[in-house]
Amino acid sequence: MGATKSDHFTQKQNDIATIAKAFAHPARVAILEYLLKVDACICGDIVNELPLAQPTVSQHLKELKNAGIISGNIEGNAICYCIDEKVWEKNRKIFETLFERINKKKTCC
Amino acid sequence: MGATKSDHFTQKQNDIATIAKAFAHPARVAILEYLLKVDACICGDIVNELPLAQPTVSQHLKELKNAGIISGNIEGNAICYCIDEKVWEKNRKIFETLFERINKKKTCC
DNA sequence: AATGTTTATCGTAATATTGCAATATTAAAA
DNA sequence: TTTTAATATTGCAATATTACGATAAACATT
Repeated sequence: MGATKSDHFTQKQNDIATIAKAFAHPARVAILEYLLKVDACICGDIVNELPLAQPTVSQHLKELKNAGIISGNIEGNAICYCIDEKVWEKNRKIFETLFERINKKKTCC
Repeated sequence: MGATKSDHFTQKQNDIATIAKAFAHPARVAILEYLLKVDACICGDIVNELPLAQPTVSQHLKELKNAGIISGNIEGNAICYCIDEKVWEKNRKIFETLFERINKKKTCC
């Protein structure tokens, strides 16, 4: 096969997996770090920052957009991408909650 | 192609992507949530908990193990898996740092 | 209107991931 | 030692992801 059986898992589990998938490629991490760094919406110079061809970057941007993490505004003939702070905060909480669910009293291993 | 050009990105970016990839499948999230919940190292009943065949679960366990997130101890003829708290804590910090790097002063979008 | 710039989409190739049946391995139990 | 139970590995099919050249679409500029 190869198709994930997402219908057999909880909504929450699928949500976490989907967000994680958006972060699961160094190019997308690089895009997000760039957007975090420049502290302003930056357009197509993301392409110049990355060691990838323009269509590839466009594809990664699309995935981040589909995940809701970034949004794009038309600005002249360029497009201005930036992080959606609301979604970013939501995702931060989801991961924080997951990571904090650990129980410190070891029983074995 | 299809092969990630990981050599063109920073170590940190690749690290984040690798950790995220481990969380990027609902089955693996389900395994981790189960291990978090039972608060003890649980062995092969992970297979019974998941809607997947034994070899598939074994494969997901292997990926989590390769990512360093869990470790397996032989316990009789069963194997006891549990979360590596040190790695868990390290990963928690990595994501916390990433998520907190956001700058609240919006400039556009 | 013609041209240039920027970004998206299409088509396609290479590779990776997911899933499972069959089988191997390992160690306990009989 | 044979059997049984638990887990891993192999082999393979289906699907997804990554990457990019070619091209299209959108818009500004000339």
